[in-house]
Parts: sequence; C-alpha cells; structure tokens
Amino acid sequence: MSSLHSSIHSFNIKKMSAEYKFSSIEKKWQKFWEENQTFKAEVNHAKPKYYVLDMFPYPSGAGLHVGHPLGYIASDIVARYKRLRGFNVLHPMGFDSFGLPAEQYAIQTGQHPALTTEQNITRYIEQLKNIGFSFDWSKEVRTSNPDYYKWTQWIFMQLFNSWYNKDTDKAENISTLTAKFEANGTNGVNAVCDEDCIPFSVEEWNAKSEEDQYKLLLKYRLTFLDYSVVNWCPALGTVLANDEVKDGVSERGGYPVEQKKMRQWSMRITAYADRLLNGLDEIDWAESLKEQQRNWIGRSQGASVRFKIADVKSTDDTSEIEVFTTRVDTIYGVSFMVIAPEHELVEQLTTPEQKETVDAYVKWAKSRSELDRMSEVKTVSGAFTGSYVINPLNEEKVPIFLADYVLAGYGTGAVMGVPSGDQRDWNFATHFNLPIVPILDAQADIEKQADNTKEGKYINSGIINGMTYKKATETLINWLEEKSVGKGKVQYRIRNAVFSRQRYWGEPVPVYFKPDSNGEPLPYLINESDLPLELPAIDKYLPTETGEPPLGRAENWKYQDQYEYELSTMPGWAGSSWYWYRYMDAKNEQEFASKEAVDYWKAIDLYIGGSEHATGHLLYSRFWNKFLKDLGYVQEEEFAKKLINQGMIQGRSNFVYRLKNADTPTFVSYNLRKDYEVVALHVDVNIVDNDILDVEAFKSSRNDIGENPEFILENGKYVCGAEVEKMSKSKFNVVNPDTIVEKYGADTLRLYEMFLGPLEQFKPWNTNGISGSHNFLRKVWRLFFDDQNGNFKVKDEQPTPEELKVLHSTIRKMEEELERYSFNTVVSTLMICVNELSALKCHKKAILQDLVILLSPYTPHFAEELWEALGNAAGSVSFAAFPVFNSAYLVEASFDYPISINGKVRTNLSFAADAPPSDIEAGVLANEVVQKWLEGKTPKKIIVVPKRIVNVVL
RNA sequence: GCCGAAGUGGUGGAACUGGUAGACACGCAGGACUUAAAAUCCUGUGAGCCGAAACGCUCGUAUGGGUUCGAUUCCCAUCUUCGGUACCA
Repeated sequence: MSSLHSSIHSFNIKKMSAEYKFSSIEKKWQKFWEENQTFKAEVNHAKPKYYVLDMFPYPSGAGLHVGHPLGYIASDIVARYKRLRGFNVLHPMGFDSFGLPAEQYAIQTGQHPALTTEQNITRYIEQLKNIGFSFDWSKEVRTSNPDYYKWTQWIFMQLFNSWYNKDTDKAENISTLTAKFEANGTNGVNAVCDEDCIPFSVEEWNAKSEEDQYKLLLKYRLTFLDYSVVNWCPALGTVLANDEVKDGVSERGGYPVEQKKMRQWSMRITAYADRLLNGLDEIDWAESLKEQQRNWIGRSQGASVRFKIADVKSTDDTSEIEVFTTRVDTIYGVSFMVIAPEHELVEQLTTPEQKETVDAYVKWAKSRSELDRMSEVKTVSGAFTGSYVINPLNEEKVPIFLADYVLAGYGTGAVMGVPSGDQRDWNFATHFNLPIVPILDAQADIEKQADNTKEGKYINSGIINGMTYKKATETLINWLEEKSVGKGKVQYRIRNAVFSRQRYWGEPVPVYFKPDSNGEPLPYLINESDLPLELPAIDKYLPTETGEPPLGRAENWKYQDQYEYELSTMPGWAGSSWYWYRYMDAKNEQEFASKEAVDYWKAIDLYIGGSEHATGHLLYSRFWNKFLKDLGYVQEEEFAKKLINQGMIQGRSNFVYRLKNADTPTFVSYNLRKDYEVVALHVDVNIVDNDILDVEAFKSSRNDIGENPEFILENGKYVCGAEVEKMSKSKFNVVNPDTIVEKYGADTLRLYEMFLGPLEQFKPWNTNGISGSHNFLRKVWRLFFDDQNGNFKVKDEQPTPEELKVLHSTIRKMEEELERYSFNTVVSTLMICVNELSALKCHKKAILQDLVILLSPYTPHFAEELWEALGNAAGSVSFAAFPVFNSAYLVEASFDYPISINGKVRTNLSFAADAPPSDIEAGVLANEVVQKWLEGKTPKKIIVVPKRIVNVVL
C-alpha cells in the first residue's frame, strides 16, 4: 500500500504566496505519488475491487494531443472517486505498440521499428505523467515486448489446439474430438468446421494415416489456414491495408491494386456468433454500440435452396448452385440467379459466346474493393454467363448472371433474383430486361419499383398460392427438406477473422511447416518451451523479391534449424484482445496472469474508449475472452461489464485569407474578405488568440510569404476565420497538452477537458474557454488564502445552515452526476458551489475540507496541496472518505411553482412544500396574473404536478 | 449504399424519467478599483416588438409534419455532419 503517513513534506504556511502556483504544486505531488507508489494496486481481499481501464493507445510519432487524454481524465476521475468510496482500484496504462505506422517509418528510414516505438512510448509516458493520472505504472504493458507477446502466441497455440463443440457450446481441446473420431467417426460429433468437411466412419478414420488424420483435424481447429481475399499490389509486391488503397490504386505510388485470394490464418469467430450475440444482453454498453455488434454478427433466419444447373455439360461438373435467402416465400418470383464474379463455377458456367463479356467483367470486378462494390447501387452492372439453373419449385429455367454486388465471401456467393420483392433485384431485372413476376396480391406498383411486403396472399406461386407469409414459409421449408433440395437455415453475416498480415512489425505466428509425404508443407505448432518466438532481424522492412512477407528476409531463421517458419505476422488486434488480463499480473513469467489475480480482479468494471472500435477490438476481445473462459483460464463470460464511448476531440482550425493576383503577399481580415478575391490558408492555431492573429509571429513563422507581406486589418486587428476539422499536423490545429499544462497547469487541463461537454460527444477543442476553468481554481484558492498577503484564512468556526445547504446539495449532485458519468456537469456543480461559498464569504474548515475531497478526483494536485494546508497528512486526500450526504440540510419549507397558462409560463407562485393540489389550485385561481389571462372564463382543467409545475388549460 | 451517432445563443454546452429552454463557462459591452495596465469585483448579454422605465407580448432547440394540458425530450419524413463497413488502431 501507499504510505499515507509520510511526513517527508512538512508544510509551511508562511511560504505560501497569494498566488496559486500550479507548476510547483503539480511537480511536488507527482513526485510524491511516484516515490510513495501511491496508486500501486495489489490483490486485497479486505476491500471490494474496482477495475477501470482505458483503451490503450498506439504510440504514434506525433505524441499526444489534447484529444487523447480526454478518456484517461474521465477514467482517472472514476478511479479516484472509487478510492474515496473505499474500493481497491486497478487503473493501469500500457501501449498497443505493434502497427503499421512504425513499420512505414522503418521502411522510409531503415530504423528498426522497436527503436522508434520505444522513443514514442517514452514521449507518451512523459506526457501522461505530466497530467497527474493515478495509473499504477508498475503494471504497464507493451504488446511488442517479447515477454508480452509470448502470451499472445501462447493463446494462438491454445486456439490451434481447440475445436468448438456445439453440443457443450464451448471450445474443447482437440483431443476430445480425436477421441470421438476414434469411437464413432463423425457420428454424434457436432462441431464447427470448414465447409468442405464430410462425414466419415470409425473405420474410415482408423484407415487414415496419421498424417491424413492431422490434415483432417486442421479443418476443425479454432485457428486454421484458409483462402481469403486481400488487396494485392503487384508493383509493390505486397498486400495493402484498406487504408493504403485509394480509388483502386495504392496510396503510395499510385500502383494498381487487385483483389486476390491468398492462403492465410483465420480465427473461427463464427463458432461464437450466438454467444457474442446473446452476451450483449448482459453488458452495460451503449445500446447503439451493441446494435452495431448485432448487425455485424447479422444473424438471419432463412433457408438454403439448391438450384440444379440446366444442361450440365459433363458428369464431372458440379450440377448445383446453393443460395441462402431470408425470403424463401418469394421463390416463385425468381427470374434470374446472380453469382459473385469470384464464384468457383464461373468458368464452368460461361458459354463460349459469353466468354469475352464474362472475362472482361471478372477483370473489372477484381479491380474494385469490397466497399466500392457494396456502396455502388445507382448503376447496375453484370454479365450473363450463358447458362441457366432450374427453379426446383416450378421447374422454370432462369438465367445465371455475374454481378459484383454479390460478394464471394458472404453466404454462398450466390443469390436468387426476385425483382418484384427486392429493389436491387428490380433494378437488375429492369436493366437486363428480365421478367418481374408479382407474387403477393398486396404488392403495389411493381412496374415502378419493388415492394418487399409480407402482407397479402401469394399469387403465381404454385404450392403456396393463397397462403399468407408464415404459412407459406413453413410449407416451402418442409417441401424443400422433403425433396432434399434445401432446408431451413440460420445464417450469420459475420465472417471468420483473417489473422495473417504480410508485415514485419507484429507478433510472429508460432508455427512452422514440415513437408508431408507429397512434399506439401503442413503447419505445426512450435513447442511451448520455445516461446516467445521472437521477431528476427531483417535487412529492410519490405517484402522479398519473390513476394514473400518481410520475415522471408530473415537469414537462418528456421525452426530447429530446418523447418520454415510461418512468414506472416499477427494483426493489430491480436495483442489488444486479452491485454486487460496482463495488467492484473504484468510481470508473471509462468502464466499470462496468476489465477489469484484473475479471480480477484475478474472483469473490467468500467472501460472507456472510442466507438470506432465497435466491431473490431471490442468484438475480437469478447471472442478471445469467451475462448479463454471455455478453457477455464478466466471466469468471466464478458470481459467489460460497463463501457463508455468517449467522443473524439476535434481540431478547430484557423484561417487567413490571402489575396489572389496580388504582387506582394497580402492578407485580408476575416470580415473584409468578401470584398476581395481570396484563398483561405490554414494558420497555426498556436499563434492565434481568440481568433485574433499575432501578426508578428505569423510573419516570422512562415518563409513562403515574402519579406514584407501586407495585412488589411479591421479595427487594427487581423481576425481569422475558423472551422472544425480533424486534429492533425497538416491542418495546423494540433494543441499539445504540454503547452496547456505549462501555461495553466494539469489540474486546469483536466477540469477544462471535462467541462468541454459530455464525454461521449464529439466536440472541437478551443483553448479560448480555458481561462474559465483556471479562474475557478484561483477562486477556490482565494477561499483558503488571502489574495493580498497570502495568509491562510481558514477558520475552525461552526458552519451556518446556508453553508451546509450549499455543501450538501453539491455532494448530492456530484454523486448523482458521477453515477451517470456526466463529468461535465460535475464541473458546473462545483463552480456553482464555489460561487455561492464565495458570496457567503465562507472560510470554514468544516465546509472547505469536504470541498477539497469533492475536488480531488478532478484536480488531484490542487486538492493534495489544500488538504495538506488544512493540516492533514501529506498525500492522504487520495484515500480520504467521500463526504456523506445529509438530506436534513436541504429541507425546504416551500416550493416556487411556475404557473403556466396553456403550457406557457406566465408567473411564479410559492406554496408550502406539502400543500395539497386543491390548495394550490385555489391559490392559482386567485392570482391576479392568472385572472387576467382567464378574462373571466372558467378554466377547462388545472394540472398540478407536485413540486414541478401548474398548468391552467383555457 | 448499409449499420450507428449527432444537430440548442457569437462559442463550448445545461435542462436527469415529457414540466420555467439557454444553468455553468468563454466572448462581448458597460462600470468600480488603478497614474496606467494586469488581476479582481459588479451589471448586462437568444432574436424581435411595445415602452421613459418597470411590467409585458411574439418568435425560438437543423427542416417539415404529428401525438400531448404541456415536446429540446416521444413518433413519422427530410437535410447536414461524424464513426464503422472486416488488413488504420
């Protein structure tokens, strides 16, 4: 535990000056906390635990800007508040330090990414420590450290060694699957596996070689090799991130990019689809975020139907195309079939006459990203294959088209086209002159647009004619199952997660390849004792000449000196999918965290981070957590009980307006710009105060504006324009927290960031308002110290009822507001409290001591200083007891009712707090203002809402 | 395109479950103190109308409709901005 009774900082009132000297105060307490390890959190069964976590940052080269600490300040306030409430708080910080930017920088400069990452982290820590967070730095983690990624690799190995048993609804060790195969073959096995798994008997299993058995098991493991589509850039010889592709070409160099299938590691997250969906009901996350996850998982109930291909050319050919539909009831309206351009049957289905068209279309589709393909709905594109399928219900022949709105990786890569019921199908049918068949009598105007109604009775629909939706669906599914041409099916939108990256700066995959009897490489895990598998040194951070990932450059990098390692690395989300457990026991060399620590800290009680992680990090983390639970390593089904999405802080850019066609560079002030022809240019916000440009600083800061630029001023000032944009270097609107801390102090920064607005909301940063927060602290200071001579003026006097009322209404509001994480209104509440105490000239210890505790989560250095001044043990405000609210101080004898006439407030009247509505009615009617509005009439109704409002209805 | 969110004074925002719209700040204006400035303190500040003033009236929470005694809050439609869209983290 931290030392609460340290007396190394003896306090001397005489040294205090009139001013609030934030700089020395903050340094003093930061040093104190560090030396005393005040916030070190250890397992302590005597106290209830509270785990509050921030999404850890990626340490970028640009350092922190004022937007980054927003969430950390909020979580720190909660951490400090919970300590005051008697909780044992775990509040750690670390770094998600693998990633593309460091690698990009390495490619440009040749510097090892570990080196730049280290430098960036050092800078981040410096900046974070400057803000006075109560982090337990002894638990810091970095995902790129081998002693961390050892355990990321270890989890990968557990996934490789596991399969998903749908009967027990959890992951199990692969050995339980082997045991089942040995006993009964696939009979009675209900496993999640690759699509091409076929059933086999015990005899067939036993007849297989060990090698074939091993190959077969690969189809069941929770991490497995599979083909997935990537952005392949032939010119760069590498796979590009979606971010690195703009308009179909690489962002760097502008080389063409194509969609290519590549064999990669995947994670079988689909096995957990239902649990990921159902678990959402048990966690306190924003409903909008849960909705995003639900939609991402995309459970849909429907049917799969197999359509026979007409006139199959040879017996070798596949003779069916399977589709999934959520509207099997519309099957009689099918007038075409669409398959993805990547569909495996494209070649087989294309007739010689159509070959040229189809080839051209496939080539074009390859150049388009998935996002382009999904977004483009205005123009219809597609190509006829020349072949047909037969609708199993009515034996009708319908043409097969390719169209890029069908994605190969989604469902079966084929859809049935029902133009009367689906707008995109309708557009497609209209474009290609295909029939539009009405199927429900309730469908209206289908010659103008599709109508997806489920109302009415079926027409033109064979066996379901005259039925309604529910009955028709049942009938059709029964029919399909009876005839073995389809079945009822639940389908998910979520796909298995691709886990390979053709990059250097990520966790190596702990896998090596050994040739099988045919010389084909087979993947095997390395021995657990060989973990961590460290990143080897390479000469440059580029793919090899033969197109292998950068790890292919490592010399003599072989497992047991003979086997090829896997050359791809893990994705960014690997290290972040379990890190909250590592914080519990960050230095453990035997386990990812001790059982004792995991059992004590359990799940995160409050997790703060951006909503942009909704379907990435937050879904993968839930997946890995469930997996670790299945294997018995952790207890919790959900890793974060409560989650708040903090909104981003945007930049506020300033502009100057430069005259076009002027000989000398000339800048015109904002409000005069309309009279000239001007170009707006970004100007560094740090030389603009309240939208007034520091002209001299501007002149000397730029070398592109000539020797003597001219300025057209208004009222002797140059006024800048302003706009809200993303905070970024290129927009000259980045504000560094260090600058603010230097000028106003960390406590002011913390207060102001919270005061800016609701945590969840996106809002622009504008340094202008910060003086209000700073003045507030100085105002508090003046309650303690005389602003003339610096004398300590707190007295041991009895507080008045009025002062107690101010204090206790503040305590109550603060509790309520923190309870609902309304961090901004707490600041207003504290301001109102101080305004009122100042007006009352209250300098009483009994009141001010509690006020200091209330302030301490927001402005910890400031609070420690005043706490010590009040005569308390140095550094102990962090563990003081939060003041107990006493409602007795707030009892009011009367209530001031707003009196409204037809909903508009016309006057106010005071009634006893417990006055019965009848008395209030009588009083209201007697009032002269009300009389005036009544104009002698009797009101229709009088609504009295006790302790709220009275409304007289005329 | 699809999924999710936001839109309130000159600015950031407040109004918690439908009950006085604009709390608290910034900015601006005026005043006190000062040789002066800073700091501090006081007053005013949504738009408009009437008026000497007090009082009062009308409009007003992106836009257009609706529900209700009463709507920033609930419902429908539209517009704009932002996040995600499976290899940014």
